[in-house]
Amino acid sequence: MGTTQLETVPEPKYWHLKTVLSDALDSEFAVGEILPNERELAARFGVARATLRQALEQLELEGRLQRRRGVGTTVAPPRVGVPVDPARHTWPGAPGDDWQPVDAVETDTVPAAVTRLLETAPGDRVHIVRRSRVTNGQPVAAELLYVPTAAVPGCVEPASAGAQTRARAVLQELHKLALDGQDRTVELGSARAEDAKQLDRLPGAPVLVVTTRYVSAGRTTAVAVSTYRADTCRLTFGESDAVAVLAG
Amino acid sequence: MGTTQLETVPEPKYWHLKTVLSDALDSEFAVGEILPNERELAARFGVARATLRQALEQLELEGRLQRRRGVGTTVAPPRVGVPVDPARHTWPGAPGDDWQPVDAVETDTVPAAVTRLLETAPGDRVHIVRRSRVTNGQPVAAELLYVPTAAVPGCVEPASAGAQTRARAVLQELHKLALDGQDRTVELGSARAEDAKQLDRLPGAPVLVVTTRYVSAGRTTAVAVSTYRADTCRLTFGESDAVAVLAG
DNA sequence: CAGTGGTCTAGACCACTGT
DNA sequence: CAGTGGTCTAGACCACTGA
Repeated sequence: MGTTQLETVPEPKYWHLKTVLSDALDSEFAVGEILPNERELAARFGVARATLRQALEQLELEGRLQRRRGVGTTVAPPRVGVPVDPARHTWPGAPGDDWQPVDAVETDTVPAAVTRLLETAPGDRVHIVRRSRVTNGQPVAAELLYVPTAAVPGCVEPASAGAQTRARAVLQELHKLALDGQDRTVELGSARAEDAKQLDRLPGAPVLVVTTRYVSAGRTTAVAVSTYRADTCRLTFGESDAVAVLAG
Repeated sequence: MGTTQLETVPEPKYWHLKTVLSDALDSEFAVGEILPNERELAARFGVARATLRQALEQLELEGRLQRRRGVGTTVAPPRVGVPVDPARHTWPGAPGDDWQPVDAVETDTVPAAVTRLLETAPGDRVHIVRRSRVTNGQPVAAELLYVPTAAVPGCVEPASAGAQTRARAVLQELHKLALDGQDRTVELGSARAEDAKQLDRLPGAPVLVVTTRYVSAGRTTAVAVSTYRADTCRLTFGESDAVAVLAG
């Protein structure tokens, strides 16, 4: 019948908008530059602010934009390559890693997913070490490291000691054990309120959740749940460090 | 002065809603079960539909829900663990990997990011092999594998051959080379229209983008850009395969 | 065809930032 | 304080699915 239907699929406005904005970012804006505010952009493109925001959200998700309440929308720098898989397999807190211990608490309530990985009973006491990872002065990740108290019996730092001191004590006890190996999973999540604050983001911000299992003496001895800012980070794995140079 | 200001931070409605729904999913719903439709849920919680949708979007991002237009919202099964780092370092298409070659084309226009990794000149001809990864009958990833024509001079499959045949031919030529190593990056992205169709998602859906660099004879010989559904996949890395069993 | 989720509008108010 | 992005509303219409 030869129906001349060129556009069977009407492209959503926000999708088209995203493309237009993305091209504009490439050609007309420099990193760090401030975009016009949302109300003006929406007016300029002849759409409702909600629609404009849908496009901006996608661009932020892809790491092209950075939005801060009360400030404005800026063009984001290229994502930072963050090495996740050190060539040498070492315990967390070994010299050379760029994590900062923050504090440590001992508790008997841990997420079910962690209990499963640690193969502990639901009521067992566990140390939780909080750590923070900073690259180029920017916080890129927050971490909760779970270590069953039974695995580090030598760790008897009193609660009166400084928070950071207790954290270091747990790590030092860990280092006395032989590390057999480790494995990891990566998945998408949304930042818990606590992590969000540490990462300087709003709650619910998209994050890459890296779960690392440390195996010692044929047993899972520690589990680290690391929460990376998905907008600013590109996780790098593998033997070669040459890959870290591809920023540009 | 003792101002009794318990809630300095008014929790956004959608955030609270998400928590409530999340708990309900744990206790009152089985995997695969259909939730009430959005209009009814919004009415039941006394919020606008847009607000309710904001909560559902987050839950879908976290892999708790699955929404399909024209059908409804269902409770999603736990994420599938997808092994990304085979113990043996092998070329793509080696026996044992669960990727299906789809087709192959030869072109001289590739994304700038890929050109940079391959260290090719902007006009150099490159094979693009499209592959698809299926797990449990579900498409979980789409891939574009870039191989400079110069790297596989023996590959002279005519365009008249079947699409899949040409794809296999490129892979077979690759296998003749010695593989020195590989490295990867993982970052968050949004599905291009083409990938979205292959993954049975809408354009813009969140995806985990895995970029693999294959090194041969001290040179980057191939680059694979694999796009995994972020809602249903948990990427697994590392030596132990025991981690794949943690689904529950 | 009826019912679902997806897109879009035009407003309002709030929380936060910097000056 | 003015200006920004974040939240929320109450509607409307569209695209898709399955009976």
